[in-house]
Amino acid sequence: MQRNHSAPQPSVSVSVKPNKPLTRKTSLLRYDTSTPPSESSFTGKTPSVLPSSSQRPNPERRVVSDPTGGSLVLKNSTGIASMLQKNQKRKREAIKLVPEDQQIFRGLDFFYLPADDKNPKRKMRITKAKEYGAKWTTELEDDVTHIVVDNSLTYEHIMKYLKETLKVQALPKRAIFVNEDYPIDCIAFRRILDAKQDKYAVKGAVTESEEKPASQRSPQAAQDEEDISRRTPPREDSASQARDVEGEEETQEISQNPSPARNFQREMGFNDPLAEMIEFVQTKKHLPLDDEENEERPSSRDSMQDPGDSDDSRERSPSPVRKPSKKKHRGPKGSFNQNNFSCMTGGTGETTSSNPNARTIEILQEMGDFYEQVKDQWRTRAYRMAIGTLKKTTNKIRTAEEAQELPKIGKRIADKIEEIVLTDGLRRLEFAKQDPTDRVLQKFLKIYGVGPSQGLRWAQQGHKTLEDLKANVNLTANQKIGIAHYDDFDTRIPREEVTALASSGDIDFLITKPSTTTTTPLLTFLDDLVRHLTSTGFLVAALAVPRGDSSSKWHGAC
DNA sequence: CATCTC
DNA sequence: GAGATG
Repeated sequence: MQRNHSAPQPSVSVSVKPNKPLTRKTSLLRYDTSTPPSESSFTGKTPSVLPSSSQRPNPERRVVSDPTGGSLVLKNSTGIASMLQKNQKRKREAIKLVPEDQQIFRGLDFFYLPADDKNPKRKMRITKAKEYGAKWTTELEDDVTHIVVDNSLTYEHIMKYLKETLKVQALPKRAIFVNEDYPIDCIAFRRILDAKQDKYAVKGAVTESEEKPASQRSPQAAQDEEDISRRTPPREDSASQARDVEGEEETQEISQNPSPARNFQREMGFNDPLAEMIEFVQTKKHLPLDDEENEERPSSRDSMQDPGDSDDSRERSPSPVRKPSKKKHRGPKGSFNQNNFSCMTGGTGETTSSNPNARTIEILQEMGDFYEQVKDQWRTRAYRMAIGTLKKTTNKIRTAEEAQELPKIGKRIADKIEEIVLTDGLRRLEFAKQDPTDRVLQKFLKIYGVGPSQGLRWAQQGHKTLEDLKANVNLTANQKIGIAHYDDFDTRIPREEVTALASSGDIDFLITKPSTTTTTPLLTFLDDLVRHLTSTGFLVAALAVPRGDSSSKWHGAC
């Protein structure tokens, strides 16, 4: 019972990586409405597109919007409120829905801000979203899943408007703020993306550290925040950036991911620590639980700079200069870190698991492996080289443009990199995995005695099943046995002894005997043993008996 | 941009 | 697939 090609080497496959008992917090997003909203007024500037309640404290007073109204009406602040109050009586136009399997937004409820479709551009976006199955809601009801905010609006304006004009006291439970790019990107990739990515954050959301000092937070919340933020590159923000430049210490004052909902909650005057903590964790739950504590936390401007953010007044540090290494705060887990072992990293010595592009590399690697399997040496090489430069890159590559600047990375792979960052996957790879030829190849490769070369040849010849092979192909003796015992070999043998490592595809015996200087007696013993086991019916197939009838190695199956 | 080498 | 080439 030997299956060389599938037998893992325990010494290399063993993972000493201790699973960090990081428990994923609940994903429930709660807004505590038990605390009355604070009466504190806003001092921020009022956007032209949103009504200022200080100027118009009474929405009801406003005239009904003219259905044919143009931009003037909108700018005069009748747009949102009136649409909300009038519940949009206009007839819904027939939407040409995309094929059902492409309706990625089905079940989702989009609330747009401003909440009308008078802006042609927004109307187009709304229409598109509806084509992909979204429901467009003009009231901030509980079904709303996404609040899609025009990029021209800033967070401050939105909050002010929601609170003072609409008297909103709590957001829909499931709702999350996204900017107008989010639905577009989702459609582009035909899948729901992570709405909490920074590039979809509503502009102007303030950072956590600016909201209130850590000392005012509940200890638990602060603790959790600190813990999580260690592996959470903070989003860049003008204020926090300025502080970053002068103040070296960043451990306690990490600018946090903007959390519109959180800010909303705060600005509404809710300060319940538990809800706060839950909400905060909610903003982080999309982050991988992979233990990356050895990762040198990139400086904010390093990794989180958003090129798409065309914010006018704030300028960003152009050069991602890494701060000189400083002492890192270690969690309660202590200083042990498996990444400190050189054996945990590849042989090139050029990279570590702390590489911010690790996930990207991982997927590109799969692509490379795929092309290697289908014997596309040039693409294989191209991916290898691209991975090579990516491994040398210390800052996280997020966009295609960014990636294509790098050597050995052209447009094609650059686009793939962006897709990986955005979707945490690659459609091309998924397709490749489903590719009939590849699936057949995978099947054939599991046959004992069949390697990549033969397997690919058969697959390309159009053979699909093992039956095809038995009927149409000249099989070696081993291959016949391999097919005959296909399921046996394919079934892994779980053994408690090795459970911690993996499962084993085979079991190896090393037979020896004290006081032997020659292999001769052992060989005869092995021969006898095999002969006996075979006659007993325990061993059913001999697969490799290299040297005559008495060999030091014997491969077979039981 | 098609083609070719790597 | 990247990169050079005409």
